[in-house]
Amino acid sequence: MRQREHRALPRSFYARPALAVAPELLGRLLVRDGPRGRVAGRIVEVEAYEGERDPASHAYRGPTPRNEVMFGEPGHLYVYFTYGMHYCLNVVCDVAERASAVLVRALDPELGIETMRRRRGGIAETSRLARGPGCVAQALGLDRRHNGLDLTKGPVWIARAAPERGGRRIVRGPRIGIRVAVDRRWRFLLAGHPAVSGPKPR
DNA sequence: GGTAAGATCCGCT
DNA sequence: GCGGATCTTACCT
Repeated sequence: MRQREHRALPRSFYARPALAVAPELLGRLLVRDGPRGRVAGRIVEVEAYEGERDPASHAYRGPTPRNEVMFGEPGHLYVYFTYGMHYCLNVVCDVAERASAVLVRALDPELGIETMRRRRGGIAETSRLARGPGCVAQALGLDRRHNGLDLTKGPVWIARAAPERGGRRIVRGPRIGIRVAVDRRWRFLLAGHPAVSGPKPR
């Protein structure tokens, strides 16, 4: 990896509404340096959650021990456990009171692919290694221990280098797996990308 | 102290 | 398309 890709996005990038940050994350490299070396993937699918004014957000009913990271400084990682089995990764955005965040739903694996494959139980297809939010956390080897981590300092960060989207368009659709605010089309993805999970809006 | 639902995934039908 | 796995969280009494 070239030197400029090592640099993390600055906090100012995150200090805006999640709805503005979300599409700009597409095509950027999410990197983790861990015990099994460096792994990284291009972000190809995200969802915006607009905090206390968004009924689908964990922050909707105010601060709790679980969601307190969302009410903190932007540019931190919010990791939560769900369905008794899975972890999901979010990037905290906007000013602290707003408690908004972007859920990372899918990556196109780029570095450390064999490490991701091991963590994912040996799945052959690379495009399935980090397809879906639970799979993203598993492929990167992240869990509750990484909750609250500062993305401007590492060992997990998003590279500052310009997004690479392979000429694919950004499209949007309704968020997945929620039962309220389904009319808000706050899911963003790279059109036709094989690593995108769920339904594929055009 | 009890309970219901959950920003999911995978395998089976 | 459906259901099981598995357990935390939040909200209720």
